[in-house]
Amino acid sequence: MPGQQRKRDQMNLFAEIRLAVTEALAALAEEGALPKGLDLTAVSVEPPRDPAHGDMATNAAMVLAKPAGLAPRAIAEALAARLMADPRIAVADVAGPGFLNLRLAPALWHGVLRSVLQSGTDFGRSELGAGQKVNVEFVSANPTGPMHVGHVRGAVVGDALSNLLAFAGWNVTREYYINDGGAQVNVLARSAYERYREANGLEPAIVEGLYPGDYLIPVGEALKKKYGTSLLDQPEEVWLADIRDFATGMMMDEIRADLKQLGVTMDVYSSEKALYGTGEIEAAIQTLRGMDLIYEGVLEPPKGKEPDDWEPRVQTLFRSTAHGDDVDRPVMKSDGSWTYFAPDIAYHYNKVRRGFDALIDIFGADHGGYVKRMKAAVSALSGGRVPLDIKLIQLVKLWKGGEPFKMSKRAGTFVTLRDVVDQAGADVTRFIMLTRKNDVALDFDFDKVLEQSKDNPVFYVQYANARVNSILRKARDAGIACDDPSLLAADLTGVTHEAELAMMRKIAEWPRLVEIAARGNEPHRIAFYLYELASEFHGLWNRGNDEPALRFIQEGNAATSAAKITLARATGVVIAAGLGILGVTPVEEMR
RNA sequence: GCACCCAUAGCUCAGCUGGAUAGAGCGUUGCCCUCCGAAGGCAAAGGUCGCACGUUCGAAUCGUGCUGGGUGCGCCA
Repeated sequence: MPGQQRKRDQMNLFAEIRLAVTEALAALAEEGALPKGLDLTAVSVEPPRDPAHGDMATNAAMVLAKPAGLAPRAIAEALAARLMADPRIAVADVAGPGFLNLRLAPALWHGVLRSVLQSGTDFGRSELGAGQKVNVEFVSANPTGPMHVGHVRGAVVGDALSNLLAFAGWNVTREYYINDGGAQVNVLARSAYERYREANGLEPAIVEGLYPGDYLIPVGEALKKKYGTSLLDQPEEVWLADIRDFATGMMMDEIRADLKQLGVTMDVYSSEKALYGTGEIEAAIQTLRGMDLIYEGVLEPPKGKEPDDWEPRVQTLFRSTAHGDDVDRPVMKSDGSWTYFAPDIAYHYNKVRRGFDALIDIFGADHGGYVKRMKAAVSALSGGRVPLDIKLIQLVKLWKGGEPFKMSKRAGTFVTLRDVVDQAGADVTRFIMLTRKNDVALDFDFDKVLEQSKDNPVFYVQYANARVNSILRKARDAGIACDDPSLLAADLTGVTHEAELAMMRKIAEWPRLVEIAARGNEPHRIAFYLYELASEFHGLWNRGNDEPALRFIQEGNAATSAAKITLARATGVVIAAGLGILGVTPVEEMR
C-alpha cells in the first residue's frame, strides 16, 4: 500500500478501524478459522445509527457468512475475540443478526483532535481522486444577457463540487462553454444594433423575437463610441459579425463579473464558435463515422406528440442507440448546417482528447432529455474510457415577504444573479443553494436566509464557529495559551464525557464524509454535515449552562480548560474546512 | 406514446452507492429560562418511506409493473 494511502488512513479513523478489521479477518484465515482468499470488499465499518450500539459497527460477519459457509454469529464472535486484543478496541460485541459493535479507546478520539490541529483545514483531505484529471463544466449560460437566478444554483453547485473534488485528491478544471455559435447570438447582435441606433438618437425597432432587455442599452452606447454613425443605414451583412463579437464580448465580461461576485473563477472558457472553421466538428463526426455510428436515415415521429408539420426527412444521424440512447439523434440540419448537438459532440471530444479521466456536466433540469445522447457521444469517442456524469439542477423559487419574488431592478422580466447576491450576499447565497440535493427544487426566501436565528442554517453554522472563536478569545483573556501548538500539548485524557465523545465522533466522521460526498459528486452533503456538526456543538455548549463541568473554560483550571478548548478548536477547524469547500467565508464574530 | 427526475412525519427535506427500533428542522403540545455560555433550552406526540409484486439473512435504498407531479421528445441552444 502506498505511503499516501497509509497516511490518509491514519487521518480517517473509519478507514483505520476497517483496516484493523480486515487484518483480523486475514489473521483468522491464516489460522484456518476462515477460508482463505475471501473477497473483503463488501466489509464496511460505519457509524451505527444508534450511538448506544457503540462507536462503529462492521457488517463483516454477515457479508462473509455465505462465502465462508459459516454462521454469521460464529464469525462475529471469532472476530470479536481477535479485535479485543487490539488496544484500540475497548469493547467488541456481537449484536442483532451478526453486527459487530465496536467501542473505541478514548485515546483514539483524542488522536483525532490532535490530527485536526496538526493538519488544520487540510484535515479530511483525501487521496481518493489519486490526482486524476476531472473536468467540471458548469454555468455555460448563453452570452446573450446577464446571468439570472436560474444560473446561480448551477454556478454554486459546480464550484463547490470542484472544491470538493480538489479536496478529495482530484486535479480539477473548471470550465465554461460559451454558446456563441448558434442563432441566438445573431439575435443578440440585431438587438444590440437597435440599441446602437437608439444611442444615435434614432427610434429602436425592438421587434418580436429580439431581446428587449435594458441591459443592451450600454452595449448600444459602447457601439456608438466605437463606430460613431458609420454603421447606421448599413445592411446587416456589413455589421452583423462585428457587432455579434462585440456584444458577446461585453456580455461575457458581465458574466465574468457576476461569477466573480459570487466567488466563482473559471479555469477555462471554451468557445463554441471557435470550433467552427477549424475542422474540429468535422473531425469529431468523421471519427464517429469511422465507427459506423453516423448514417443517413429517417427518424420516426414521436408517438403521441406528433408535430403538425411533420414530414419524413432524410438527415445525418448519430447512432446513439448503440451507446444506450433511446433514438438516434440528428447532427445536421436539412440545410446542411450542424445542429447544436454537433459542436457539443466536438466540444466533449475535445475534452476527452485533452486527457481528462472524468467529465462532469452541470445542466439545468430542462436539459434532462439531453443526457443520454451526450453520454453516448462521450462513450463512443472515448472508447468507454472516460465516464461522463451529468448533474441536473432543479429550479430555485424565490420568496420575499411570504410571496413569490419576481420583480427585477432591471427592466427585463427575470431576476438576475446580481439581484440575488446584492440582497443576500455571496456567502448566504452559496450556502443556501447547497442545502438541497441538486435534483430537487429549492426555495430561496430572502427574509429567512438573512434571519439571525436557529431556523437559518447559514446562521446556525456560522454561529457555531463564532462561538468557538469567542471561547478562544475569552481563554486568551484569562491567560490560557490557545495557539495550536499549546493545545497540542494539552493532556486530553480527562475529556471523556459522553457529550464530548459524541462531539469527537462527529469530527472524526469528516474525512469519511468528504469521500462519500466526492464519490457521488454530491456537495450538498457537506452543508448537511456542517449543520449536524454545528448542532452537536451547540448542544454541548448548552449543556454547559446546566453542567459547569462541560464548559469549555474551567475557572481556575488552565490544564482542563486547554483540553476542552482543544475540542472546541477542532470543531472550528472542521467548520472552516467545510465552509471552505462550499466557498463560504467563516465569520469570527456574529454582528 | 417514450425517456429522464421526483414522491419519506401536518409542512420543508436528509438518509452513507442493501443493514439494527427510518432521522433533522419548522409546526403542534407540555415544562424550563429572561442568566451576555446572548441572538433560547429540555421533552413528548407525530411514519403502511406513493401502491403492488420480486431479489436478499435483511429493502426507503436494487429489479419489474402501476399511480401521481415535473421536464423533455427531428431543421431552438
